Amino acid sequence: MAERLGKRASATGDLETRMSDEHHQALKLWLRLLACTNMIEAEVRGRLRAEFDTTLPRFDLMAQLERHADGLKMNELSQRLMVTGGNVTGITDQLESEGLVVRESDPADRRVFTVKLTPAGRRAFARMATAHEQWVIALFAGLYASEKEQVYRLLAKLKLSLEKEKRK
Amino acid sequence: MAERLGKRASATGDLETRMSDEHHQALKLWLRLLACTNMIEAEVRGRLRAEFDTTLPRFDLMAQLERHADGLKMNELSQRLMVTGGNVTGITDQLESEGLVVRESDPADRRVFTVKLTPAGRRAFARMATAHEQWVIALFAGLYASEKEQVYRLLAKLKLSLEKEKRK
DNA sequence: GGCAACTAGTTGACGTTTAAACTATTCATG
DNA sequence: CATGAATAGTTTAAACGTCAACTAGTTGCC
Repeated sequence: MAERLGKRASATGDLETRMSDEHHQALKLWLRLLACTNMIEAEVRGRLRAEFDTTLPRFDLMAQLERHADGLKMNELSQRLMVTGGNVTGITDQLESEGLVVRESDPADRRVFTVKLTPAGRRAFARMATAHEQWVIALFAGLYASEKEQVYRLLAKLKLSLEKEKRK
Repeated sequence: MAERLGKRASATGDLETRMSDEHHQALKLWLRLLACTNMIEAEVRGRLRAEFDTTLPRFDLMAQLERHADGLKMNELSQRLMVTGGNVTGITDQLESEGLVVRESDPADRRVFTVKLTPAGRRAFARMATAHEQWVIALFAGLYASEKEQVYRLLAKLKLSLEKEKRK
């Protein structure tokens, strides 16, 4: 809101023109961001299905657990995956029934479950993760390392400002 | 996972080290891209529901039609929105039943429908679009215009390379 | 201790999205 | 001009995801 002066006031643009320019700019950026994300996501989703007969949400859940060997509470999974608790329950049910994760009950607080990868889950994830990493590398291979670094840095700033905005 | 070296590969790193660094870099970038997109999408989705009692896919479909006054085929909508054909069928059904769009059959090819906004649809979209633009501007206000421009440019390159990759 | 407020997780109803099968039509090539 | 391949669109089943109601357990506070 009140996006007044951008960087380049540019001697020539009058106020209205520059404003609608800036507006257009944010919109265009948003659409492009969305397009890139969707294309990559579709690609990853398709390959996960084709090569490992699994889905992105299941992969994401297991990825979180891999990163936290001591397990995560349903609660924490829900936050990290940015989905609702009910959704986590469902995906965890599936993975548990396939023996890839376990719910461990916490003696100190009987409401919570800590979800962990089983050895089989860890093995299954390891196989997928290496392939997944290669896909992502390939998908971003069109950018130089310095460019990836740049986008990464700028998106960090964007993410921070989004988080700050939401906390308000 | 072999996530070995963290930040500084530097000129001195040997090949494997640098490679795993690059890997890490692409993965991190992908996760951040996804996080930003999801945050913005959630925000826009929530406001569309709260203020206009509609959904993002419906808005997106109408936005495409607004941009193409002579209508779009189901096919084209599906590609532009990057969703499956079946999905477009469903969304179009809804909008049509609410009188916001129409399917016009093509005399030259009886398989084809051309979808267009109705006048009511155009009016409804116009109201939403102005609000939507303001939201997006606000959400990206944490970046300077020059930064938005930079991300935009880099994502253009990424998108091109993704498209080229897919065509192979 | 007992009761209200809160927290963790599950459930069920519902809508969305995907992938794959299906229908109808058109195209291409012998 | 006939038939096999391709294309446009719809339908269907299953996975995903949200939301709100619910159960069970914990905490605070008088």
